[in-house]
Amino acid sequence: MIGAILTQQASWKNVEKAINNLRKGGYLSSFSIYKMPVEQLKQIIKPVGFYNMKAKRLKEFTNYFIEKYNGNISYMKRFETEKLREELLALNGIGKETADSILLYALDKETFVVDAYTIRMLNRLGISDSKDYEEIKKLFESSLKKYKFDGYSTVDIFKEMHALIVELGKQYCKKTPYCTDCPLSEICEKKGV
DNA sequence: TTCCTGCCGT
DNA sequence: ACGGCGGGAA
Repeated sequence: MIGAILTQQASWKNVEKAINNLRKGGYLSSFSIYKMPVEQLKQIIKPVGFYNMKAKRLKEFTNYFIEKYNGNISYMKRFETEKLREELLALNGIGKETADSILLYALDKETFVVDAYTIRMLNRLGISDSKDYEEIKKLFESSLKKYKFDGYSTVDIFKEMHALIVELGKQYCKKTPYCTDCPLSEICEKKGV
């Protein structure tokens, strides 16, 4: 959940640095962040960039998580996905992608995460030129839920699919596309871009 | 210089 | 729709 907020428009490498800084000081828990002065938090998470905003966002999130759910993930998991999603979206600094990331990866909720990579991939593949978050989210959810893989839940499949799209976006379907050896080149309209 | 799993305020 | 936020790595 902390990582989901820190990684907004930032590389995961830098998020790891920030998380290691937290761990070093023994601060890698919602309650520690909840108690910590915001100025100290800013210095600790500096490597992620946008640290003034993100320190505030972490405080806002931990306030919510501690006060409403006692900082207890198991307890928070018991509530309905839609209710939790609306609560998260109401927090300052948590938009759709971050909310869905927390729901899917931290709370194991059946909700698909859409990001810039996903939209770009669909556009390049020629599957959809939409930029509407909810529309693309539903496209993946309805499509993926039709499939059953032995030993894998729909939640597992949502997690894996999103992770694979991220890797594709980082290695091949980059801002300036690198199509050499792209695993999707056979089904992509923009071959050899 | 560019880019990094966005989001908010205007 | 657009500017601002930002240090770190390539």
